[in-house]
Parts: sequence; structure tokens; C-alpha cells
Amino acid sequence: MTERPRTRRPTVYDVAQEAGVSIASVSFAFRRPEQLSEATRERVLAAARRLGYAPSASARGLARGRTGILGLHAFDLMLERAHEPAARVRALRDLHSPDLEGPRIIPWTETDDELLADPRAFPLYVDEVQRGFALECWVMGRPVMISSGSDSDVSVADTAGRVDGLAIFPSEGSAAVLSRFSSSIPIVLFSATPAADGHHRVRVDNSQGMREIMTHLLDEHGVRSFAFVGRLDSWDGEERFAQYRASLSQAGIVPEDEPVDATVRGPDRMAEHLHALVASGRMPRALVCSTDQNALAAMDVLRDLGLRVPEDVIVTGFDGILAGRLSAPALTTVRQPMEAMGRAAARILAGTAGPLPGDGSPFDAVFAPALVVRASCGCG
Amino acid sequence: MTERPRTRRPTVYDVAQEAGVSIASVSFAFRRPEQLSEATRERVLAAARRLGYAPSASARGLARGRTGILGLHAFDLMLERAHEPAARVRALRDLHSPDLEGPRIIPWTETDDELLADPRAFPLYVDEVQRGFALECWVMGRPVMISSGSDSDVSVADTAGRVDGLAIFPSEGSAAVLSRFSSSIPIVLFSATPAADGHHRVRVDNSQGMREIMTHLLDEHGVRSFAFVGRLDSWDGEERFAQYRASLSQAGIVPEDEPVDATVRGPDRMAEHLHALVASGRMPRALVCSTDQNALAAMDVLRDLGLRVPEDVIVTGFDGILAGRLSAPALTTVRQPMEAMGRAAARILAGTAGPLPGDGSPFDAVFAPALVVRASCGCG
DNA sequence: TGCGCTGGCTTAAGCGCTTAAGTACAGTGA
DNA sequence: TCACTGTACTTAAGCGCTTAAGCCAGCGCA
Repeated sequence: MTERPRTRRPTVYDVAQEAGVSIASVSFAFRRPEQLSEATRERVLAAARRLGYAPSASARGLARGRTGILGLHAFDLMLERAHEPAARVRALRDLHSPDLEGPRIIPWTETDDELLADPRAFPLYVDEVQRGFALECWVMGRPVMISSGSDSDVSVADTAGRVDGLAIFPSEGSAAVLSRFSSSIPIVLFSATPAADGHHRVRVDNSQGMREIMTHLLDEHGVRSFAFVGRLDSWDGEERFAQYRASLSQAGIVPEDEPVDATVRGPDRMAEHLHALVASGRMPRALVCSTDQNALAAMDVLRDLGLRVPEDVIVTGFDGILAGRLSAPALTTVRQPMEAMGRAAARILAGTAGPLPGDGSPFDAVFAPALVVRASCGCG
Repeated sequence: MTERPRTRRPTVYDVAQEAGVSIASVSFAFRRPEQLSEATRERVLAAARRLGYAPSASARGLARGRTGILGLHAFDLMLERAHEPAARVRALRDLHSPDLEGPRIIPWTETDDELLADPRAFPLYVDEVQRGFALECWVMGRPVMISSGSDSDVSVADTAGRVDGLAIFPSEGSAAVLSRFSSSIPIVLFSATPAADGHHRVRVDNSQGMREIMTHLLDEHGVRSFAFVGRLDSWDGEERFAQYRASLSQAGIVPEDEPVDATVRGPDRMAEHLHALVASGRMPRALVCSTDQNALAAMDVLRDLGLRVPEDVIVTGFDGILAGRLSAPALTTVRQPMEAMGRAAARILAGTAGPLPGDGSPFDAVFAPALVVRASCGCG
């Protein structure tokens, strides 16, 4: 805590005394102005201003039973981007106070340089969805709480206890933890296995997206050899891989059973795998990646291998993050309407998303994505 | 509110009854595990899990006197970007519930297209600072509240009542409103007139940044005719303009007294002004803009006027937002270490920013910016 | 046997609001 | 004149936690 002496926060009691009224009148001055005579109201508000009174949201929340806040929780997603590049990890660990003292100017650092050089860390998928969520909440005049943590009971419960509604980027198996809370507050999952767990869902039509990519590669580019890069640790990943295989089968091509493993943390299996493909002379014509981040990483590996994109290998992504526009070559991908999805989640939580589906089941909002053709497939 | 029947949130009382202990033991099970025998603790936690108990943050905050949340408030900054392009305004107004019902797929919209086409709306300066703030809070394990509203007493007080510390992008004159609250919670301003108002400050060295730009234009490019584009409605704008004039004077050039007015909302004075300059044959060799957003807007106007950047007119920005990398030509600018600034603000609020400056005055963290030379000045 | 001590639990008093119910009083109609 | 109404305000009972203080075995020790 800052050492500067802080006076106790003024309360309704202080304001009431200052204005010579009861605490109820103070409350009414803010919440039910029409119940007071103008004179009294003004007297109270003036007293409040004089004292620097800020109503305690905790007390209000307790009394009313609702906090008014909508929450967006990411399961340690920050971690994922903090994990690379290395300098950022250093910066995160290195949290002993930097010199903020005195009039000295804080110098530009190596970390700042990396952020400038590598916009790949921001904004990611989560950030754009989050922006939509915040934007909608702003329109509705509601504050937003952003939190991030593990998917342990405690972490989720803590967040759940702070908000009137919670939108979540689920991790594996978090739906189970969450279902405990969905009876007391509404919960929106951004993508997750379909299940009757009472949660609302906001997701993208993975099949349509992948189908469009595959059709483009098969029909426009006549590609006949493929590999899928990604992880099957999420429902999105599974759906995309499933449609990838379906499209191949339909084209009379026998798809592989396992994707090239693209782990974000830990050992770089993707690089190993791609090296192996080159070594054995079985590098396919196109790498269809499960996400843009995977695709960008794959392009890095290909560059290291001396392979050109798209001349030697075509690469496609999924999501449509900004970094895909900045890469060389720019990434052919499928874009999700991330902002719209974030906004939909906020509306569902606020209860302004229209009537529930007739049968009383939760919302299941599926958004159509759009194919974005750029240079990494050989177009443009 | 969602119509689905919701059961009352379970409380300590419910858990206590379920576990056969007192409510104090329930509290201890979460907050002071070492005070209970392992058997009791487990019994309580199991009961809590069974009931889906999430401790009420309101009650906790009320009892402890602190919410644990750090806040970031932007004075209707969302508005600024929501104001253009036009379709986005439409989308915002048009908030009657879209069809989220049934299994229908929500189609891709024109608005989604615009967001894809124009990354100029995101991420802006605020977003990158916000990201730093959120990142640091995540590291410290603290939730973040993002709010946005007017700078009226009520709006600010409402936000102030929800958090233990508040970082703010100040609007004109908001420091006055804020100073009422700085005696009860710490407040950080991102840039503002220097004043002894008790607020902490996190800002960039505008003079150094502008000096580097001017030196580059004067010495490397031999530019001798200039105009400044921007508004003087913020301390940042004033400092930048002041250094611009100082650099010109030092080079023996007489600077103009008033900048080209670059209003974001309202009538497009900048376009008018630039048109006038062309009409009168007095378009200078370089337009030095107060922000990247101004610079990008200026480049649009120049394009409409049939002028090429940088061949006919050199344009420079300030801030270093991502959109400046994506413009054609890419923007020469000065980059602020936005993420670092956001993180510093969070640390100051959390009290982990080291000891206060010796004399007990608030922090005044001034960050060094970095010149980023790209194509819009004729380099590269 | 009586004593103090300690670990493990409970009791109970707030924290600062909201709001249903109650009071006081001026005005109204019969 | 008095009951009646409506307006303007106050009283007081929570809301669900935290935590200081209290209680009560059960223990070691003289």
C-alpha cells in the first residue's frame, strides 16, 4: 500500500451528519432523487461533494444482492503470451520495483523494443473478444471485471463471487467446475463441447470456416497433399480437424489421423515434426493450421528450414488476428467476428439478448466466420 | 435478467449448516486454513463444493474495507473510436437484440468486414496501456475493473467506490473531480498538467520524443517548412507543440502559432485546413502530427488531395500504435512504451512500486520514448 | 488434584449500504 | 372540526462476510 496517509473513506453516515439528514436520505439522494425535495437533495449532494464521498460498491452490492459488474475470465491465457519471447518472461519475473523514484526518466528497454518489433503478442483472439465485451458493457453503462487465473475451484469461485454474470474462455474440463455456479449466476462459454450443462455458449461455426479453407485450397489451388497443424485439446481444435478430414475424404484424399502437434508451451514438437517431414521428403504442399498463432509459428519454422511460403509450402490459419496481416507473406485465414462475439456474450449476461430459446435452454450463439484470402496460399 | 430460474446464491450460513460448523469456521477454511484441523477444513471445503458456494466479494469487501480490485477508467474514450467509421455507430445504436435464439447461425455482417478492413480502431494507445495494466495485475493476482464514463462526479465516484486504486486517462479538468478521492484511494493519471494535486503520474517524455522527430526531419531530410497537426486540449498535445516550436526556433525557422486543428469528433477541420493550404499553395514539406491517429487521418486527406506521402508531403506521428505499421506508407513516429506504462501504473496502485519519493510526494514516472523511422518521412 | 496453556472452535459485533415500514405534518374535503 | 391523503423524511432490519474475543476440552506439570 502506498505509505501516504489516507483518511478513512467517508460513508453515508458522514454525509448524513454533514448535511443534517438521515442516512436514508443520503441513499435516496443518489438512488431515488425523486423521493426527496430538491432542496434536501442538493444539500446532500453538496455535502457528498465536499467530503469526497464515493458510495461503497461493496456495501451496495451486499445490500442489493448484486454487484452490477459483468466479468470476463481467462484461464491463465495471459501466461500463454507471456511465455514468448523470452525477454518478456524475464521482465515478468523481474518484478522487484524498477526505479520509479525521483524525477529520473525511465529508459526505453529491450522489452519495449520487442513489443514494437513483434506485434504477434497483441492483440490476440482473446483481446479482440474482450474488446467487444467491454464495448458492449460500456454501451450498457456497466463496469467490467477482467480476471485471469487457474481453473481451480477457488479461483473461479472468487471471480464468480464478484460479478453478476461471467463470460469465460474455458480450459479443458473447466465446464465441470463452472456448472456449480451456473445455478446462481449466468455463465457464457466461448466455445466448448456441446453439453447440457446450463451454460450459455458463444462460438464460431468451425465447420463452415474449415470447409471454406479446404474448398479454396482444393479447388482454386489444386492442392492434393496436406497436413494439419494444431492441438486437439479444445473443442474448436477438434471440430476444425474433423472438418479438415471430412473435406479431404470427400475429395478422395486419405487424411492423416493425427495432426502435427503445435504445443504453445513446452518443447517445440511442431518444429521437430516439420523437420522430420522435410528429412523424409514428405513435406506436403499445404499446412492447414488450427489457429493463426500456429500458422505464424509454422511459417517461422519453414523459414528456418529454407522453405518459401507459398512457393514451396502453402500455409493457412484460423481466427483472423491482426498479426496475420503483418506477417510476410500475409496469412490466408478464416476470420471470426470476435468483437461481435464478445458483445453477444455481454448482452446475454446482461439479459438484453432477447428472450431465451423457447424451451428454456441456454443460448447457443453460433457465428459465421469469413474466409480471408491473402498471400500465404499463393493468392494475391 | 435471464429468465431461467436461479436459486439463491449459497452463503456461509448454508455451507456452515451443511458442514455442521459455525460460519466462522467456513470463513477460516478459506482465509486461514491453518487455524482449522485438517478434518474440519476438508469437511467445509467439500460442503462448499457441493453447494457451489462462491464467497460474496461484496460482503468480503465490506467486512475488510477493501475490494482487492484495481481499476482503470477511461473517460468515454470508447466513444472516440465508436465514432468512426459510421457503420460502427449504427451497430452501436442498433442494439435491439439480434437473433440469438434457436440454432440459427448468426451471419457475418458489414460491421465485421469493416473491423477486418480497418485495424485503425484497435488497438489504440489506450488499449496497449490497458493491456500492460491488466498484465501486471494478473502477475500480482489481482482482478481488474475496466470502466468508462463521463468525468462527472457521480460517474467517477461510482468507479472510485469499487476499487482500491484507480488509474485514469484524464480528460480536461478531471483532475479537479479526482482530487476529492485521492485522499481515500491512490490515483494514477496517465499524463496531465503537472500540479500538486496528490495524484501519481505516469507519462512519456514528450519533449524528448518531439525533439528526436524534429532533429530527424531537420538534419536527415533537410526539411525547412513545417506544419503541426493536432489539438492543444491535453497536456501531451501542448508539450509536443511547445517542443515542436522550440526545435523550429532553434533551427532559425519561425513556427506558426496555432496548429492545424485535428478534432476527432465533429466537423473535419483538419481536412478544411489542409485543403486551404493546398489551395493557397502553402502546403509545407512536412506535417508533424500530435498523434498517430491524427497522422493517419492526415494521410487520408492528403491522398484525397492527390498528394503523395512522402514524395510531396512528409508525415510523422506520435505514440507508435500498431495501425502506423499497417498504413501505406508506414508511419514514422515516436513510440511510447505503453505496456510498461500500464504496468507501472498497476504497481504504483498496488503499492509495489518501491518506496515513495523521499519527500512523500506522489510518483511522477516519466518514460523515455523511442524514435521509429519508417517510410512516411522518406526513409526506408 | 489443581493449574495454566494451547489448539480448535464458536459467539457476536460490526462493515456501509438499501429499503420496507413507520412517523410527522401540511393540505383537503365533508 | 376531524378523518383522510399525500409528501418528505426517518427508523431499523437486514445483506454475507471478517475477526477480536471468548469458551472449552485435553494436556503437561507441580
